[in-house]
Amino acid sequence: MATQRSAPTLNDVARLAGVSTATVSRCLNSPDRVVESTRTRVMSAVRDLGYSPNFGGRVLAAKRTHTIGAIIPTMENAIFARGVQAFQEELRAHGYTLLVASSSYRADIEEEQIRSLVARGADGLMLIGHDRDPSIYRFLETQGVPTLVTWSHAQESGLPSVGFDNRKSMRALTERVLEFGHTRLGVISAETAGNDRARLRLMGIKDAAAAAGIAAEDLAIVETVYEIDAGARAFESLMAASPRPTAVLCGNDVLAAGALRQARLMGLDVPRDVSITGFDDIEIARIVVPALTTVHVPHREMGANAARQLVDMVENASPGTTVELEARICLRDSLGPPPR
Amino acid sequence: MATQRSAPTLNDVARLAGVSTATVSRCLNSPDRVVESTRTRVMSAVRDLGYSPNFGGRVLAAKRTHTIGAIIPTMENAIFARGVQAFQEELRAHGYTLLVASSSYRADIEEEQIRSLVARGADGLMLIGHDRDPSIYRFLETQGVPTLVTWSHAQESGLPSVGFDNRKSMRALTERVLEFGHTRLGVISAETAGNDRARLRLMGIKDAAAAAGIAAEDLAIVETVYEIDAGARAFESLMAASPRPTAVLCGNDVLAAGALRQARLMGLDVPRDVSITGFDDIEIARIVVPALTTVHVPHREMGANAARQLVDMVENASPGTTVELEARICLRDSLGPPPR
DNA sequence: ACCCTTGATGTAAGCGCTTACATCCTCTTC
DNA sequence: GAAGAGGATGTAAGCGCTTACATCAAGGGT
Repeated sequence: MATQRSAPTLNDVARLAGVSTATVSRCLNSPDRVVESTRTRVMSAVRDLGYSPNFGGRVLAAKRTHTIGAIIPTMENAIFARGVQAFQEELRAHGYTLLVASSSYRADIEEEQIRSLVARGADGLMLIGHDRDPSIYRFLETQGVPTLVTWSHAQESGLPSVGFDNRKSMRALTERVLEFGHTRLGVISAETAGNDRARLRLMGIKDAAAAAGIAAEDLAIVETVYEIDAGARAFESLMAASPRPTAVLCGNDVLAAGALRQARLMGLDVPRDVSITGFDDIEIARIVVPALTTVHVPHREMGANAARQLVDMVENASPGTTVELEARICLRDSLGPPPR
Repeated sequence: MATQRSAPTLNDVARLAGVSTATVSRCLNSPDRVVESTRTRVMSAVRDLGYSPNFGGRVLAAKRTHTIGAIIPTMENAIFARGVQAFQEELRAHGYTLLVASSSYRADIEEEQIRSLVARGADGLMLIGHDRDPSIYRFLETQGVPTLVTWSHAQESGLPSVGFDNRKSMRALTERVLEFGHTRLGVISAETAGNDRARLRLMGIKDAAAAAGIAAEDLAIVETVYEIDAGARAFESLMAASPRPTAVLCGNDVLAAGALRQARLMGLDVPRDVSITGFDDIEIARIVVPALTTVHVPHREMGANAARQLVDMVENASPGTTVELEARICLRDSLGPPPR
């Protein structure tokens, strides 16, 4: 056990500066309530000691942490990255720190993370999507932690949200695909259990298919995890059917990238032999060849807006408002007419 | 100001269960020191109240947060994602929670984040690279916060690190490029100020170039930010020279992806007209066309190893050991012989 | 000159929790 | 059946900080 000189406390600073702890505290929190001469003395004591306030003590006394927690399903790919980055930047501008945790798309881990973040004194929470056990919402309510949902839009939900309409957007994209004349569709969806975005997107596809009179057997659906290789495998299995789908709609860009890679591997030309679409419009969508037709999600706007919302909820005990942002279709080279 | 029923405390639970606060605390922290009948009574009180311990109080009293902080330069692209994910998973297995903050590659923000994480009671810290103001290291020392560096390997540094030799790896890659017969090289480097990884990689290139007798004017270097578009612009400017470089070495895969895209836009075939290489081997490297020759960084191994190290440092006051991992060259299609 | 205002600083009471120590009870054991 | 051991629980002292309130000094107005 190493002797670990324990960190200096408010008291140490006060002693060194020859003032009371209250004065030191004031110097740190509302400098203008302390006369200049004292302040400089205190501040130099702070520097000399390398003092940094103890979070526990501070939180305990002040009941505010100036910390916002966010739990995202994954950090492994860029789906949430841009939005979270914008979220953090905006929070920072308001004097808040963001703590990010990731749940690996698992409800149990997410719950654990929520409890952890709350226990850690997060002043507010940002969550992705609406799907979770009601007991969690009760818990958040009991704890009085303002919570905001993003990446999904739902008027009816108990929690305010800043998001877009996954179902409508996917339906719109599907309609564009159908306009090209496709009649046999393949779908690579993320796992829909506990993932409202995936479920809603899938519903959007079905909406459009139904409206266009596509028969059930002409709509092949594969559910898989959100990974490139999984997208590739799913694409392969879809293309094993006979007759093949002429267009494959993917639940997001990552899956689409996998599908695209697999298509090339199978010697299929996109979009001549088969069309492929994505969702999210992350960087990857413009890097793959051919560039991906996808749905553009306003990541940065969503993140920044969510941050402002949440800060307002925290500081003014506002209930928060639900905001719907527009996700627009992005036509690129991976979508074309079906082969004849 | 809404009336916010404040969260239940240990005291409330104790009262409801008809025991002392000490017993409740014991139920939560070392259940076996409490007899079963009491425990069930307490636990049901906990549930009824929706009690969750106050972090501040707990930390203040116990001096341990079971929290590790990590500060990464960016979340926007996948460079650090896989490593951080592995880091988090391993920490979780040891009962620790990871808090991630990102610094946008800015030293001042990083410092702020370090202070914030420390103030927040992080039991340990994971930082990327060695480059930072000595005052920060002094601060960490004063605070007694075990800190580990990753993504970079340096024996001499004060802090233990789990990483790989950026310079050696980049030199090795450059040598492979030179073996193909290239004599005019372009380099797209990240900004080297405050970024030892970028600087070391650049040195590796220069090492190899010098050893091969490449003249200074045959080594064109552009420094830019780590973004796809920046990579594209840098590539364009490199190719404006006459004579053109026949191979462009990029500081990482993101820049290389931008370069690749720009090459296609300019009607250049890779690798026939120009070779392009990256660094990091993130997912994108296998998705772009042609697949990128790059340096494979053992992201997951690095993350997991770092987590184990850090937990050991925290729990056993161990000084930590510096571990060098192997980063190996990954030859793919984007590298070929120079055009004749 | 005196009283009052005003602003700077000090005093001390918690915030919610953990934990060393004290206390109490229930079995053993002889 | 009394003494003692040992386990369950209670008591209370902080942990480091903020903040309401008390105190004090210095001007300003009369």
